[in-house]
Amino acid sequence: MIRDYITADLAQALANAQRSSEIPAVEIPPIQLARGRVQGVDYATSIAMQLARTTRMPPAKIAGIIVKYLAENPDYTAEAINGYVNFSLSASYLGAQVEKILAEPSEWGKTKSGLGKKAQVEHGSANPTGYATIGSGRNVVVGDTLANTLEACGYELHREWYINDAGSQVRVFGASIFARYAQALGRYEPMPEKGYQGDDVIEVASELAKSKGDVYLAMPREQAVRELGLLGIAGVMTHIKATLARLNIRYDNFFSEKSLYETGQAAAAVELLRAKGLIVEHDGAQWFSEDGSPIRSGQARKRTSEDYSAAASAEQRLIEPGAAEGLVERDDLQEPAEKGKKPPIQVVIMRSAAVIPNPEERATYFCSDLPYAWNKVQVRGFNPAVYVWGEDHQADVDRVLAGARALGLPDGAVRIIIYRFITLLRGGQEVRMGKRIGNAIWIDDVLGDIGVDAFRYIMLSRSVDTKFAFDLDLLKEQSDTNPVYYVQYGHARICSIERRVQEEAWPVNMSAPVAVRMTSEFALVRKLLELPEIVETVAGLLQPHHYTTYARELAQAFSKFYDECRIKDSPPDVAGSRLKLARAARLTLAKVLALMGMSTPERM
RNA sequence: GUCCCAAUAGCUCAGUUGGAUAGAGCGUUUGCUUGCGGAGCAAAAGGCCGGGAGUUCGAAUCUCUCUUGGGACACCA
Repeated sequence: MIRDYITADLAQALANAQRSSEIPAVEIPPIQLARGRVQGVDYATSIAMQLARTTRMPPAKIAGIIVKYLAENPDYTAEAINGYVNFSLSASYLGAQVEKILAEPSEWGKTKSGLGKKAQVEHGSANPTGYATIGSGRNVVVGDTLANTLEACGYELHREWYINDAGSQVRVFGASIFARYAQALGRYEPMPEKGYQGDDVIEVASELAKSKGDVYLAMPREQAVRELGLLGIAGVMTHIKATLARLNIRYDNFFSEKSLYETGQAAAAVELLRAKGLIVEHDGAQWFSEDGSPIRSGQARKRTSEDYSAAASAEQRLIEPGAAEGLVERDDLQEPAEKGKKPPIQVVIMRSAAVIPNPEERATYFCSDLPYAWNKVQVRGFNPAVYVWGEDHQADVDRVLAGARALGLPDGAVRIIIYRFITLLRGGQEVRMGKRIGNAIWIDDVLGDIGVDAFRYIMLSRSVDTKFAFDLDLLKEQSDTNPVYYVQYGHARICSIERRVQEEAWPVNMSAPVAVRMTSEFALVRKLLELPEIVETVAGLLQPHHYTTYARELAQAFSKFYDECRIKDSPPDVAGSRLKLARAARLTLAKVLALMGMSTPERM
């Protein structure tokens, strides 16, 4: 990498300057070479400013000395400005890089940071109790893009969806399916309390009624609910997979939560922790306690959201005089943690029989999270195992990380990213979605109005840390004005040029070297060469929105080049150089679109 | 109460290891076409980077604090 060897040259120059006493023999901090922020500058270092204090010399003078001691190099020029040492890559170096892209197009954009390592991205992973909602759209698009990214970094990559098919919600779902199934066959069955009211459940149940007939009405009800529940999950997953396929998302595996219990992995993980003394009993329930300390009182108590908010406002106190006192009491219950010290993580893994009679439903989600993390990292060797979670799981992050530590998994092997939920707007009003109450909006509902590429672009275009509004009334408009088309347009334009070169036999000398001359050519090449750095940035931060910014900037750099540097009617050598540059731009546009999971149209 | 996230141009948002004149899209105003695809290019206007303090040669970025908005904190799923 050019960056590494410029850094090495810098260190050498500094050492030489110190040897000849032009710079005092002070300790040199690690040299950081940043991307240039000024036009025409590829890299810059502020080392001279950092040395100003210890050397008692003005930064500009130090920078000047450094430049003097840098050996001549055909690949770059160095210049001291404002105390910075700026490096500009030479036209010959930039041209050679373009040739390199064209020589091995399939390698372009790949990096080596993950070579020889296995990684997993687990995303999607919603309860299999309904079709894929818009909300999960952000999850799968972000997850899929991160998976593409780690793959580009050289990881052997595995894409997984975790099916929460254990626990009591599955029974409620089964009962809902059963009721709808019976209704479809003309027999009235009431929906269970807190049942799933959505049309999707009706649809899946009717299909089952059609394909299976009335056999489940004849068998004992418990059995029918259980079996129909499993069939219902399968039906929902089939539908979800079809939606994912529309979004160009594929998985290597759908992992069953239930299987963790059937294979004994759940019990094994708990036993491992028990042997370490981290499983503690409290009020008949089993808890994981990070440091084995007894369970703090107050936690086991059922609380409502009002209990947490100290702001029992003045009005509220007037209406409910008891509220204020209640708060005081509850605050007492919560044992104060030592100041400046986080309390140890303590979380229920197995509910008490007194509270949940059914033994199959006593394990909590967290109880599955432990063996699942173990399975990913220790059994299957994924490092990192990336989890993509919605913000409703933010409290689980510390727990799972604590569990991973307790299980002895290597630091950093479990990486969890939390994305903020999107807000849905209809008629300017926020739409609250819920699968249970049956007003969810499915991804399939909007893909007709908004193309897959535009949908993915919207889901990717903002940092996962920010929530954003998805206006259901403006879908068409959001699609039409979507920046993805600008990016794709650049790609299609280049394809068009290449077609015409062929078909109309323009005089183009493709063996002429890439000669970078014009401002827009320099800018375009520099932008192209950023691709591997962007890939590494996305992989490191697990923030895929950087692609959308980069893709637009790249397309813009191409447009300016297109405007300034004509290929048609240029001398054959110039035309050849420019056509090669355009082709490298096409490959780079295609690569970044592919990373984002979008199509690369040759005509629009 | 504790924790997480956000606050940057009229609107929607970028701003990776602290660095040079804080950027883009949309919107507004104005130019560019007998040019390889005008879904384009060029330009203008528009900013106490929520407030305050601190660290630093240097802060939108780091620390503390306050304000505002969203979310999480169950033997729910």
